[in-house]
Amino acid sequence: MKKQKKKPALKGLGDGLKRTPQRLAILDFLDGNTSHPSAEQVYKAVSKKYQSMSFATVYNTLHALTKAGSLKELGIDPDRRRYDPNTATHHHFICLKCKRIVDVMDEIRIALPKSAVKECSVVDSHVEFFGYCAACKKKAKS
Amino acid sequence: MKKQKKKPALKGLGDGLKRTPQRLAILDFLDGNTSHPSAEQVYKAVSKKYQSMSFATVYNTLHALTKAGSLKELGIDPDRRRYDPNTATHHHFICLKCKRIVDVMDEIRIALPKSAVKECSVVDSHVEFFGYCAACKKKAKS
DNA sequence: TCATGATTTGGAATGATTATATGTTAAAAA
DNA sequence: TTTTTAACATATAATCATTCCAAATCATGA
Repeated sequence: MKKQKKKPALKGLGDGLKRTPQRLAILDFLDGNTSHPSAEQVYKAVSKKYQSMSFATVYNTLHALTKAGSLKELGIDPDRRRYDPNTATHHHFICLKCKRIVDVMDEIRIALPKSAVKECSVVDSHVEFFGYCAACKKKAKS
Repeated sequence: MKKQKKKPALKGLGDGLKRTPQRLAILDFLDGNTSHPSAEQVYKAVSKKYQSMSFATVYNTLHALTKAGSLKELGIDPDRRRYDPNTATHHHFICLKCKRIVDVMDEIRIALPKSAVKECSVVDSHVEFFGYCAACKKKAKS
């Protein structure tokens, strides 16, 4: 029998998406991945197994999975989109120096403000913490 | 006498930045502006007064002001950077349809989680609310 | 007023992402 | 299994935001 990795399950390809080897490879790389990779990082990692992998396929798949609700696009890093297979509401810490993104799974009770948002329907919320990670704090002894 | 607009003051150009007409025009457009404009929107608006205005100058100035602490770059919209002259900690509502960004000035008490962030120093935090604004909700009667 | 370094400018360069055209293939039907 | 075909993968071109660059201009202090 196959050894099962302990990963927080990824929903997989939803709807009527075909299970192509490329998609399965991307899915496998993403499943349980907490590094919030960019499209390029996905491409690099998956290319090792599928040397024919195209950048376009990465984007296509990333979009398909996002639309299917199996993936979340993060806008945290203004330089490039990052992807998170953890679609449950959670939050992030971003190191201002190394740009590392760390999950903050703690449940944060946000008192929905009534102000400007009163006419709007809030679907989701996301807290970003900015600061310096342990590694970068250490190096900053200047 | 000149009519004074009630704008939350913008810090202005800090440090040793030269006060050029371009910068002053950008500063004037930004001062009290709550629309979270992109570089292009700044360019378009300010170009009307200074037809010689260059896109590079907009970016230069935006960066200079950001470094000087008179401006905040928002990463909310993955498609383009938005700028906010309100540098006080506050939060935002983003309409998933029209991409409008609305200030949420309510003070939100965030219980700093101890978890993953325990080794890190948190400098700032920012709450993003996602949903549909009043206008887009109305149109969505399909 | 002058000198000088900062700034502006237009255009080229870069990098991420999207679009397109063409060959392939997974999956359903026969 | 073979056929059929819409969905998919791929390479490449195109686009868009942003950055870079070199030359011309300007703000400010001496």
